[in-house]
Amino acid sequence: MTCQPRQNDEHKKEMRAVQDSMDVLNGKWKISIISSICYYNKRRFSDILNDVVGISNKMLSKELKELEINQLIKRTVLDTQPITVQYELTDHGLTLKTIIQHLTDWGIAHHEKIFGK
Amino acid sequence: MTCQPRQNDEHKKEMRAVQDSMDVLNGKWKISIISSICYYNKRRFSDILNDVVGISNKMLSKELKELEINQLIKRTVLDTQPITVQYELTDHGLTLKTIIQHLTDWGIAHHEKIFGK
DNA sequence: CGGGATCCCCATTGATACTG
DNA sequence: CAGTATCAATGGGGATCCCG
Repeated sequence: MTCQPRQNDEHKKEMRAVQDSMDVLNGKWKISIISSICYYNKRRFSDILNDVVGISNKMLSKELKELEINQLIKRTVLDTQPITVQYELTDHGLTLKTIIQHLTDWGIAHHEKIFGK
Repeated sequence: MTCQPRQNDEHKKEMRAVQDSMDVLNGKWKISIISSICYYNKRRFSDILNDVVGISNKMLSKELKELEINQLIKRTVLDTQPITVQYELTDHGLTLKTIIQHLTDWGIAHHEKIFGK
């Protein structure tokens, strides 16, 4: 183990931080799921299943679980008949809103850039 | 800070846009690769290979090709002995800088949130 | 309704070796 | 140095069924 140049340390830290974010948001569904919940404030399992086109219930279940572990969403079981489950963003999850907004804007710009308008 | 419902079409467009972004940035390596190139301005293949811990040359080659197709990076073959190849961000690629900065900051905040400081 | 369990396919990725 | 080629393994994720 040799000593790395000091200026590189900063960059390595940044790379690790970005990596941490991407690990949390990994998978092609998570951002869409968050976007869905955020848009409607509170959203039920089957509603999200409809919002996120193409996702299977197994995937949704798995992704929601991971998001909950990372404290981005809160899961609430409602005592209805039959039971429904409500998902909403935590305060921490809401801090992703800026990023999602940027990603939305960039996605539009990128699409125009690649495919023309 | 609220996510108020407007019209569903609006939301579907946003979801598609976010999805477009994530498709371009998918894989666990792309953001790190971009971050590396961005940090050093210009970067050679083997340098990136060292920056991005754990990536194989096959993966790096593939990811770089995809980034180039999406016009995020520019590839330049230098007439050295032996040849070296330089990668740099395009203007379009540079527009990702804001997002990467946000992801970096959020990653740090998230890490503190989950694991404490 | 919300989600767990199982089966199974094929795309992604790693390791290794090779080339211009 | 900057990739390509090939083989092999793994696991992501879809389809389906099931259960409280």
